[in-house]
Amino acid sequence: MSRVTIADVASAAGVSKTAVSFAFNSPGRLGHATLERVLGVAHDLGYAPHPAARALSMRRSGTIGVLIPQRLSAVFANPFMSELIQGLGELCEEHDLTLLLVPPLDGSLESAIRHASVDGFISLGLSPDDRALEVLDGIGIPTVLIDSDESSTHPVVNVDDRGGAHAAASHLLGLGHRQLAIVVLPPARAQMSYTPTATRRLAGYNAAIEAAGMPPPRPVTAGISVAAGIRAFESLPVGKRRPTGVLVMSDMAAIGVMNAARTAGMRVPDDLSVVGFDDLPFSAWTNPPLTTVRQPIVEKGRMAARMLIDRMKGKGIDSPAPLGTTLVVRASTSESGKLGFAN
Amino acid sequence: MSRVTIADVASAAGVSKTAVSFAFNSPGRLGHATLERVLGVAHDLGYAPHPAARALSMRRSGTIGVLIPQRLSAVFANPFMSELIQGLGELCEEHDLTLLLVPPLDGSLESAIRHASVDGFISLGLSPDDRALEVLDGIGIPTVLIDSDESSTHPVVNVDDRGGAHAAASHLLGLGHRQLAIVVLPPARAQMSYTPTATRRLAGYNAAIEAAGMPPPRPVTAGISVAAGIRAFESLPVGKRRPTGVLVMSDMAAIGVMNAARTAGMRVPDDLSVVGFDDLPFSAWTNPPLTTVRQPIVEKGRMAARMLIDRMKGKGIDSPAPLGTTLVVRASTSESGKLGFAN
DNA sequence: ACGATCGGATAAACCGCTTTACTAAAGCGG
DNA sequence: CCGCTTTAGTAAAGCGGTTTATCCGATCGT
Repeated sequence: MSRVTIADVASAAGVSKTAVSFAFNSPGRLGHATLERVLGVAHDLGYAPHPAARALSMRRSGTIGVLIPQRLSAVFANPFMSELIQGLGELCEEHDLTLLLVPPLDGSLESAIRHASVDGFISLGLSPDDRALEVLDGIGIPTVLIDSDESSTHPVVNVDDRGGAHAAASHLLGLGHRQLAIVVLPPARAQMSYTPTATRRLAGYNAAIEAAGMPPPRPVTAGISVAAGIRAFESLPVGKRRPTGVLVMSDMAAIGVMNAARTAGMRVPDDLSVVGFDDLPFSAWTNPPLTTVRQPIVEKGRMAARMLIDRMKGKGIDSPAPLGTTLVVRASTSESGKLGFAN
Repeated sequence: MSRVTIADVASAAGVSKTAVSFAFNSPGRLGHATLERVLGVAHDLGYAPHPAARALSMRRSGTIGVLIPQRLSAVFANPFMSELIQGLGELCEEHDLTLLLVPPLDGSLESAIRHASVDGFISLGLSPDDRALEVLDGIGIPTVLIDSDESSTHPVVNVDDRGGAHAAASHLLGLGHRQLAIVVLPPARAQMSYTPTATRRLAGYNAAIEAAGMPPPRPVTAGISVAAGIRAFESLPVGKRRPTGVLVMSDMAAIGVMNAARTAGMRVPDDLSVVGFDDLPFSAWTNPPLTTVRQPIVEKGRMAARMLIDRMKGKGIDSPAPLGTTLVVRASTSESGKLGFAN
């Protein structure tokens, strides 16, 4: 009934446990005949080395963990996560690693970290001075940060959020928009300030707006979902201060904004221009197709995995330069309407 | 430098390893004073039990594996996967479990299974007689099948694929379409036949078509991506046999079909009606909004996780009834055009 | 005052595998 | 035919926890 162990194979084949282990891990150290026999017996018995035992004695589990700051159901509602995993996945498959998703356990990310049997961690959106990272360092697990701030203790993989946001705002300003709104990402965990990513994007938006001689608007916060975008639209200023253009920090929310606007009787882009951030795969297929800032998410995942794997091999901690972002102009933005509030 | 172990804590606190272990796992068995002291020392030293060691001796890892038949990058390109993980995630968080993604290792799913340290598996789209499942049973890991065929050895979670497909086809037929095309899902792994899911959906389409007194069309195969949908459109019959309606087994491919059609100068739905399958979250926001068969993917994940957790607790293997599917009519389908190719 | 009971703590076995010596036999040059 | 290196295989010591069985001294009932 119980699982077949290395000892079972050993005695069935009339050899020592060592021989069986060698048969799998260093076949060269066994005579041809014995090798065949051991392998045969092992196969017949359906033997598979116990992964935990293996991990314990080899001090490596063949798994890397993805540290997820929120609930799985929230994070995977955002296609961003899918893209990222595609990137991580490529490298994992290349190096025969599996991917463990580690959300807060029982509310605590720290405790989740402690329970995870992994060779390294990829952390998403955590500030470099987050408590969770201290725990990680305490245990001594190599870690790479994605969407964080510069750190001297961990490699960080980022994109040029600020530049992208700046381009987005400049785009709207160039189209003559003077009344802008900003929809900002919520803090990753309750009672925290903006995520590093949100902070940088906000800075980019504001820099462009101020350079155009206008006061930066007070941002509205919205989660990363269509529904959140709808709510965000509803809390936008109305009347005199109604914006003609909205800068949204995620494509998901941008779709919500577009939809809510239409429901409210506005046309996109004629009455309201919307620009998102991410360029998710389906943003090209929305109605209208979304103007947005493209960030190379898959590449971000690849890069982070590559850095982590290097780090697990003992390499240093030099962060790569931020990956480029580019504005993708589609059909959700147009010149500020002459009929708009402006006149 | 090296990780701090239970022995370190024990000697630092002047107690036995047993006491330290008890402090964490059965606090009641320790005197109040010692408990406090041990916990204090453990915290100061930054001690965390080694997960692999723990898994080995407790015979449980606190992880469930998701068996992924293809490459991660391929599977996560489909939002279906995100939805499913949301469902699985809910239950995992409820039970303090983490989720391990297990794609084929080095090309072999079997070998990936052997290396994964998990308490149970959720298998996606694998036929009940797949070799991989034999390995699983050999090792004796509880497993739940999603999108498979009825099995007497494993619980299976399915939706009413056939019914949904039937409804989709009936919808088009009811709109007067007489020239239909079918875009079918590719086999999960090379050199295999259709997945159980594809087979059932095909049966549903065909049943409706035959009931209407028409010969079932020869299906075109397309992967689950917009690009694949575009290719599928291009291999549709032209001229006299050009379809006025297309039944697509995935929303992703359906979007590709719609787009390719428009590129080819056809209007959707006026010249071509398209109905998808899945009702992914963004299918409501495409241009035009997609008519599709809704399947409760998140619920599917929840259900599967629930069954697996039950099974890990030793419960039986009764599969639940297939979850319901419903046709969601949006704007990608309309009456068969009088102006279409037909005349 | 004495055996029974009990709370508090521990020694040692065990989980299943890897790996480092170490040994016995076989091959080899001289 | 003898010492010396290979070759083939093994015993045993980890890896870092959990858990069972046991021990010891203090309290309790009578």
